[in-house]
Order: sequence, then structure tokens, then C-alpha cells
Amino acid sequence: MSATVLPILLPVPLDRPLDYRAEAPIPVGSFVRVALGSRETVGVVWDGPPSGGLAPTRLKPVLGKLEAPALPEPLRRFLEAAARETLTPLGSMLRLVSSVSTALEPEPLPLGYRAAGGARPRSALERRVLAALAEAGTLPAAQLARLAGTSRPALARLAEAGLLEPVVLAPPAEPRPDPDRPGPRLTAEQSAAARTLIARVEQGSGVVLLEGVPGSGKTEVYFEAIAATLRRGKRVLVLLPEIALTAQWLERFVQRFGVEPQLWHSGLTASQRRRGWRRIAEGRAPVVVGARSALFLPLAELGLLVVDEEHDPSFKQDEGVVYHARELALLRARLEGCPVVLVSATPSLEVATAAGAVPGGPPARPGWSHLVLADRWGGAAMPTIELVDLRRERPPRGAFLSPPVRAALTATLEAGEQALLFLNRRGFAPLTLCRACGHRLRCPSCTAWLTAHRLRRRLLCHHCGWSAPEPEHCPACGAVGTLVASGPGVERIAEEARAILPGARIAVVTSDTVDSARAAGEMVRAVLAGELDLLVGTQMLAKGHHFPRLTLVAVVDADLGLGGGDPRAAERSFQLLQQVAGRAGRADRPGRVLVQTHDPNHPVMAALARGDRTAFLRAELAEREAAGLPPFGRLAALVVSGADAEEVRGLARALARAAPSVEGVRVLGPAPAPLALLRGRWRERLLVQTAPSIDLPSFLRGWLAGRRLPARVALEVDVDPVSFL
DNA sequence: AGCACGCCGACT
DNA sequence: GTCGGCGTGCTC
Repeated sequence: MSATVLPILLPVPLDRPLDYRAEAPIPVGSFVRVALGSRETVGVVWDGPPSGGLAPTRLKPVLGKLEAPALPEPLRRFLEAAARETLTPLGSMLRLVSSVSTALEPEPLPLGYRAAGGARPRSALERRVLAALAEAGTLPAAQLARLAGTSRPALARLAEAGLLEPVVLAPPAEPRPDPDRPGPRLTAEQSAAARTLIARVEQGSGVVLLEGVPGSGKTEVYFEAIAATLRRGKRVLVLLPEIALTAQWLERFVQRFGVEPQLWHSGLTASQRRRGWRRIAEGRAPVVVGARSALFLPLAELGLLVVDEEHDPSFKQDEGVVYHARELALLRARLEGCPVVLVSATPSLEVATAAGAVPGGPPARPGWSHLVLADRWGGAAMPTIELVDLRRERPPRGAFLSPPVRAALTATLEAGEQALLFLNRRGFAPLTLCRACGHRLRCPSCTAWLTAHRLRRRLLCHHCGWSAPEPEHCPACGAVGTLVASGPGVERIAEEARAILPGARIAVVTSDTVDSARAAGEMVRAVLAGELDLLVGTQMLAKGHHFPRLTLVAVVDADLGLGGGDPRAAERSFQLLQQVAGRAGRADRPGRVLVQTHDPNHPVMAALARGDRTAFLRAELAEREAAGLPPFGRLAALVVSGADAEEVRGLARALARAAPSVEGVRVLGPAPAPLALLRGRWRERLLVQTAPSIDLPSFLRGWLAGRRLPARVALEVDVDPVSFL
């Protein structure tokens, strides 16, 4: 009797597998049920020797193997590498893979019936049932019940009585995407780009930046790479920012491939997730399209990974397991042995640099290349961008729209066209203060002002969700009627626009007013149908949609995203403003973009006005190089947080003192984090800046190893932070 | 992540 | 006198 000892990885925050005992060996990668403490959980048989920390006789037994395909080897290696890179316990990574626990049991196969041998009907019902079966032979239960005018329980009774014989049916046929359906005719430029991508697919490696303005056909070009992958019998994973998973994208996919891809995003119901996960694990989904969490799906035989809207900040997951889906996509592709296509109209500085896409910047990294689609389909012109200097073109007292913007709005609506006012700030006003005593209303559990929301008549904290009705008197001095809203939010801009444009049909578009896929679809429909004249919205409006009648975009406060000491602020701001500008004039009508700023000489504004993205990237890159910031080095942010401010400060300081002194590593801080108080917890932040020669995750592990903080104090490590908030 | 174990306040 | 708060630590 030879019992086997197996290392089993569990979906709990442990950084190694635990040993269990089994009667017989179980293949590596298998999903198994085991006891953990007093509960039962599902783990995965891991590679390598058992840890041997406990004598085999003291080990708990494996309770059973689940009927699910084994976790493929490249995915296991990926989880290990991703855990190392993000300083996350390996077990926490597994949790991201198998969050759908019920999916681990196979779906019941559909039940059907056929007539039992020598069956004789003894009633009207039985005659109808047998008649229905006479032609087809075997029918699915639901269909038979319908045809015979009865119910499924009734059929079950007939089977019990021996009249019917239950049959396990084959699963319904799944239509597969057809790579050989004719796609749209590609231009010479697009075909050339598609051929390059196909060559990467055939070679099974490489990273390609596919850059092109909106409407240049990027999607159709990478569809050809998807087709080539399918012809080779391999699978495809496409990552998109959550909101870009639109009906429009799916429509184009269906047009090209004849069927819908397998979707994966947070909006799926539990049963859709279960079925989808199962399909993917069993290799029945050749193309999976999803948001960042799709990166952890158990696809095998991956032949191509696409990250569309590569620059989008929402690829960064910053709660729970902190990771950047684009960076981890590159890692997974390397371990799977497949190429990656990164797609964007406004590539991130990191990607542009690595792909050698910044003129005057460093050459492409080995294996990276850059493709540009320069032409807009149908020859639509890019809009012109004009700066409005707010120091000269002053808005009226208490208002935020300057005379040129007011005039342009009026003219656009009079011409029967549509306009968009962009301000990346929800609510009515970002601050409420007391005219009598100067008191400012702040969140009780964050270092943040409360935002006034007039539509809901409440004050909200945008950081923790705290909210309260608008008070009637000042909480500090008690004066009544002295509280005034200060500064602009989209609701206030809409109010101002209503005064300028009497009778105009105006919609406020933010996550408060458009909070579901259905609401978004309805908004898009209303704009396309010409039922709206003016949209006032946040970054929600910055991307994706094609509004042919929209010819004017005005940016209310272009300076908003700058400042704040974030090294990526300029880049992000430029990207966002460029994306917003791209909403104007997409069909045959020329677009006009007005950008209100207090600082027209700021490099971001100057580059926008000149339409000179290259010069901007080059200047930004030079600054990053001088400062040793990414992509010329790496950053990590460590945030210590807890309810006791003094304790948090002390621990953060002790952590900084314990940092090993290494050439090429700078540890800055601690300093109060930008939100020094968040959800009632005080936060101190340390920044780690390393030279390219340093392995940042290893340095962090060496530093933090064995350092224990009391459980009431948390340490969050963010490797390669995107935002510094 | 759960879950049990352990040491200090308001109750049948 | 106990029930239970959550702070702390372990899980093969």
C-alpha cells in the first residue's frame, strides 16, 4: 500500500502549495477537493516535490478529483511568474482562475426520450407522446413535452412506467467562428499590416504595437490575425477595457466570423459565468473576448493575445490583487509561446517606447515592432483643435464657459448639429463651503471634500461612497442659507448650457446617470436618432462611440488632470484630451474642438493645438529619462494603512529604515499618501525607484521578507503603479 | 480568505 | 456569573 503525497495549491493567500495524501497519483493540474481547517475547498495538484513539512501520516487525504480539465502547464507557470512580479501570494493568483467554483462540476447533459421497445399507448396522452416520437425517434425532453402538449414531469412518470426510455443526448452543436468568411475589403495599407501580424502568428512570438487613428480599421486588421490563428487550430484571447465591450464591437466580430465570441466580463450572470468558464476550460471556445479578469481564464493552446485600447488606465486592477493586465498579458504570452498585438490610437509612452515608435527615442526592444495605419477610412478629416486662453477669454462671473465656447455652441445647434461638453468631474460642484465662516464640507472618513450632487440633492464622497442630504445650515457656525457650491461639475455645466441654449435637449452623461449597458445603449441611440442636441459628460464619453452629427467638442477644464505630482499626469491628460477630441466630426462634416485652459503654453496644450503628438512624446520621454522614471527604470508604491495615524507613521518609518541600501535603488518617504485618510484609515506611502539593471520585485521581496506588521495595519505593494492616488 | 481560539464589556 | 465583541494566527 503506497500512498502518494501531493502538493496542492489552494485558493487562499498562501505562497506555496500544501501537502495532501492520496491513494494513487493524480495528474498535475487536476482540480481536487480537500479539507482545509474545518472547511472543504477546491485546489489544484501542483508541480514539483511535496514540501515534506509534515510526516505523511499526519497529512489530510484528497477527498476526490473533479471532472474538469487540468490547469494547463503554461497557465501554472504564468500564475507563478505573476505572483512573483506582483508580490502576491500564489494561492491568491489561483483564486483569480477558479472564482467560479460551481463550474468545476460538468454541466448535466440534456435529457431526451425515445419510445421503449414494444410500448403500447393506454391513454390519449400516451398516444400523443408516441405519435410525436414516431417520426423523430428521439427528442429532447423540453421539445417532446411541447409537441405532445404536456410537461416534463409527466414525461418522467411515463419513463418510470416503462413507456419511454430516457436517453442522454449529445451536447448541442456549437457553431465555430469561421475564419474563411469574406471580411470587409482591406486597403493596401491595412492588408500589409494584416500580413505582418499573420507572420507573427505563424512564428509564434513577438509583440506588435498596432497604432492608428479612430476609423483607420485597426480592428479589421487584427481580425485577420485572429482568422490566421483559428486556421492553425489555436485559440485567441482579446482583452478590452470593460466599457469598450460594446454591441458595436460584437457586431463587427459576428460580421467577420459568423458567430459571437465567448464573452467574459463583470456583467455576466452566475450561470453565464459557469457555462462560459466550462466552455473555455474544455476548449470549446476558440475566441474569448473579455475585460482584464479574462487574462486568468484556463484557455489552452493559446495562439494569439490581443490587448485593444492598450493605453486604457482601466487595465490596471488596483484593489485586491494589484496588477496591470497589459503587463501580465505580455508575461502570459511569453509563457504560452504566442504573439501579442497591442492596439491603440494613442499608445502609452511605455509601449510606444518599447516598440521603437517614438522618433528620436530608443530603438525597438528585441521582438517588438510597430505598425501604423495612417489613413482614415472614407478619408474623414481629423478635427482641428483650438486652445481658448481662459485668462483672456473670461467666462461671465460665476460661470465656466468662455465667450468663444458659448458662441460655438449656439452656432452648432443652430446648424442642426450636435455638441459635447467635456468635464471630467461628476456632480454639481467639487466643493461646498460656508460664506459666513469659510468652513468646507469634508468627508468624515477621507481626506477629501464632499461633492455636491444636485440631481440627487445629496453630498457625496467620491472616494468611499459616503453620502448625506445637503445640510440646511453650516455644521461649523450654524448659519442658515450660507452654504455655497464652489467650482464646476458636469451638472453645473449642464445648468449653464441650459441658460445659454434655451430649448436645447441636453443630457448629462456620467456614471451617475448612465449606469448600465442598457442605459448606455439608450443614450447612444438617442444621440444617433438626433433626439439630443448637447451631451455634457465625463470621460465616459471620451471613447468608443461614433456620432456622425456631433461636430463640436469643448473641453471645459483641460488643466484638471495635470499637477498633483503624478509623473504620468501629462501623458494621461494628453491621451484623454486627444480621445475626446476624436469624438468630433467623424463623418463628412468637419469637426471643431475648443480646449479651455489657463496655461496654453503647457507642453500638453501646445502639443494638442499643433496636433504634434510626436514632439510631445519626445519631450515627455526626455523628462522621464532625466528623472529615471519609467520606461527608464521602474517604480513601486508601498502604502501602509491603519486606523491609528501615529502607529501607521511609526511603522512606515521603521519600514523605510529597514530598506537594504542597494546601488540603483532609491527609497523615498514615507510621506502621507495623496488621500492621507481613506475610508477611515490613515495612509503613509513609500516610493521605490529602481534603475533598469535592478530586479524590482526581487528587491522588494528581500526587503519585506520576514517583516511582520500587526494585522490591524495593512501593507499594499503596487509594482509599476499607474496612478499615484 | 475563512475559521477557531482567546481575552475584556453588557446582559438572561 | 455567562454571551460575544473582533484582534490574532493557522491552514498540510
